[in-house]
Amino acid sequence: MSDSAALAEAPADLEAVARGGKAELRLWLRLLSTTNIVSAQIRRRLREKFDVTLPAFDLMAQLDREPKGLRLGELSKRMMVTNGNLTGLVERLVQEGLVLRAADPQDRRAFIVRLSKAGRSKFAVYAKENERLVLSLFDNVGPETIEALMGNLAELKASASRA
Amino acid sequence: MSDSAALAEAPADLEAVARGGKAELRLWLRLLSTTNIVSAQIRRRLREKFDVTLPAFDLMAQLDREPKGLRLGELSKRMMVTNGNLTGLVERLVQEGLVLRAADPQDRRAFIVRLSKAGRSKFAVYAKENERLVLSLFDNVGPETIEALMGNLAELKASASRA
DNA sequence: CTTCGATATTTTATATTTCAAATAATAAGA
DNA sequence: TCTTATTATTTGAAATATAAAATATCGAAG
Repeated sequence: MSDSAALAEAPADLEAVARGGKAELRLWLRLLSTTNIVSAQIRRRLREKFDVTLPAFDLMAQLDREPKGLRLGELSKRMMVTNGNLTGLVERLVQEGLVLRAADPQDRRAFIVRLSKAGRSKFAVYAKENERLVLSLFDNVGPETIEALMGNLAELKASASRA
Repeated sequence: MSDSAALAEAPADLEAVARGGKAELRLWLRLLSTTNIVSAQIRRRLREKFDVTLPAFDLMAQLDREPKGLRLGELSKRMMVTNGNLTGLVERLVQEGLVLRAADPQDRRAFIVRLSKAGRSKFAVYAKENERLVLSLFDNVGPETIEALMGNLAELKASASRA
């Protein structure tokens, strides 16, 4: 049996850890397991269909919204990954011709990365599939629930960001 | 500047990607960014205070609830990581004396891992700090919001698990 | 009892990740 | 100008991750 098959069947029992714990702990574990389930499926699908990894997709999504490109530091902030992380990822995408990397004329320390033409058109395909998948994963969730989650997660996010 | 400092200051702008997109997409990005913010802080705190990584903490949390131990396959399902992933992690924890690994008498293919005495008492300390941190991160969130999130996330999780 | 498919884990290859330290360039002040 | 602190990125080491292939054992069908 392949590992991916095992993962697909995972019962997502993660949150069971704190069955008797405080409400906040249980909420955190539910949040985590929910996110894990969704992201695992998205990752798997993008890889199967397009042989694209999730970090690569995420990077391209950021650049897609910034036609003029982003500095690496700004990119790492938006992706919420550490800076050193991007070096290799960008390198690989440059090799594949999906991303362009150029020195910042304003600041010789900095580099600006942006999507190439090929990168932009490939991303459009990836994004379409990603949207399809998210819609199908959230299919059984009503609009009121989505609305409520948007608001409540905003509150939670704000609280966690303050701390 | 260290990378961790940069990460701590990240504006969590991840979800801005789909500003004009469908509600489901925006929800997914908000869910992801919220989870990222919380887990980054927990990881950082556990590392700073106890020099423990998040996967190690997670593994110990699973074993803490199962005094008789778990087979590796069951453990990988609960942690939602691939099977091969655990080999090295368990090995390291065994080296540190926090986890015991023994052959399953019922099935010579299988191994059972459980917390050692030292592992159990260390985990108790970690868990306490983890709880403190989660409570502080969720401090500005009211009980009604938490209650609503529990229910709505359950719905979302169920939907994503079905697919 | 033997074969054969299923299961449990490890191994291998590659990618990603954090953290810390190094490198390089900017900026600001004495 | 000459530090000195800050900022932008890279590098390097160790850990974690997936996926696929390999190994070993189990269990059931003949």
